[in-house]
Amino acid sequence: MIYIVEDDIEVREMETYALKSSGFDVMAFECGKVMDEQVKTRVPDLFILDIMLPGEDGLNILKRLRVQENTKDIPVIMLTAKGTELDKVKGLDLGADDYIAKPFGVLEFISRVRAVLRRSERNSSESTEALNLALGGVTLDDQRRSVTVGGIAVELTFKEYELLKLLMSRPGTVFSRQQILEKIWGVDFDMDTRTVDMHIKTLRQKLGVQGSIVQTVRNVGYKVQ
Amino acid sequence: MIYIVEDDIEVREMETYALKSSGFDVMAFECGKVMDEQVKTRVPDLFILDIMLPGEDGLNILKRLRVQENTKDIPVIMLTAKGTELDKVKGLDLGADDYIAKPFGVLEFISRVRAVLRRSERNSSESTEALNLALGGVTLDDQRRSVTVGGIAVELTFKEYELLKLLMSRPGTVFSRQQILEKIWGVDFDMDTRTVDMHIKTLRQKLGVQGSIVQTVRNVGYKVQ
DNA sequence: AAGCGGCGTAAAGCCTTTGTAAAGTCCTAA
DNA sequence: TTAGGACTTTACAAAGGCTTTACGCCGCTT
Repeated sequence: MIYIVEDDIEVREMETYALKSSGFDVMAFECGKVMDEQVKTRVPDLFILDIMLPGEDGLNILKRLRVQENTKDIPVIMLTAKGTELDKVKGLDLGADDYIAKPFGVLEFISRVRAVLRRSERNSSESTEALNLALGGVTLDDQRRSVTVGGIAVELTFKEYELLKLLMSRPGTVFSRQQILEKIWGVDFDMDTRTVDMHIKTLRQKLGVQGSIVQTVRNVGYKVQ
Repeated sequence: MIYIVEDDIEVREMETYALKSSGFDVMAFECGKVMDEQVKTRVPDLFILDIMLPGEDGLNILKRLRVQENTKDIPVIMLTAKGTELDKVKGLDLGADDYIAKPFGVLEFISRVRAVLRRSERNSSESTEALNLALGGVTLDDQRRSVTVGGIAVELTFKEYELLKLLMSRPGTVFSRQQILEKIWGVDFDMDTRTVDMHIKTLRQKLGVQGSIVQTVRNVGYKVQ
């Protein structure tokens, strides 16, 4: 999934069309604010930011992305109409992964996107799972084994973490207590115990205001949504 | 160390001078063949290849570098006087990491080199050399193999050092005892031992007040943060 | 409305995991 | 060979999470 921020509607649609016809999933936004909302829900594989934007410019968006924990390692391509050297330098020094000067050809555009994604993949390849989940204000980074609520880190115990990861891996899907016991506790026999309930309770507690994303489905099990 | 292949002597010296005055080690070559000899002796951190060369062109050199085992993961920047889109596409699709069209400014040149090296470093963090890590009051200089706490040198044994280096190479990431045994002890079987715990203890001790950056993640392993 | 079963929650004991001291083993240098 | 250092194992203590028990609440069924 690629996120684009570009104010000019024609350019935006051209880029979207070009990438989609090359097989990429794309979402385009008019400004950084709108994109922020989407980032909370799902983190993309690549950002493409125009530098010249009304309101917050692309360099500033880049700066923010590099600070946030869940986006700081995601590649960014900067675009600009101003072919000035200074802009390039700024963007690259802030940690952009590539820089394309407008006007550019479609072929070059696609090619650069591919190059950046290939590099990004080449490197993160060793990271076994790279599971990165976000839902509402809750994010789960499986490599760091860290969970944040509204950007603030939350300390979870082993079982709590595994539980949240399981539920968040399929938002909306209900897991029975039996399934949860099998997946996390590794017991396949029928166990009459309140252990799962207990962990759901402490998990909700630690998630604070977002505790309500963990929902009870009476007579069935639990889900997050 | 950066290797440059460029036939125009003026451009070659300009590039060399620019990079050297920014603190990089540079070696410049007139053609790919001469460089090959040097590559056998020492592999650089980055290649900068001109596309238009007498004899073998830059794209072909790139192709060869990408095939060879010892150079295939080393970043490459392509340079060209021909600003045609097709050249860019070819270079990027062959796996170049960046592309700079001549004429370019010195600032942009340096900046792109830095950007490519930073990316390369960010990811291949676990391997190679020139590892220089700092966290809190703890610094680790891998070239000197020295560690300081609050500016004061600390003597670590081999295993202690490797352990700290591994953990610091990815702050926040949790390493299981099994992973640690594999990476540092080279054992890939399941070993029931408290050796890792023991070294964690002595490491914490030697780090003194900063010992608390080495954190236990119960049921999982250890991390630094 | 009452009964029943499912769920939430608090508290306490259990039990696994981790910290640590001390003794033992291995290797290297004198 | 011996002394010293690094590394490993053992054994026990400490810590912390996990599980159970117990009880109250709530919604559904009769």
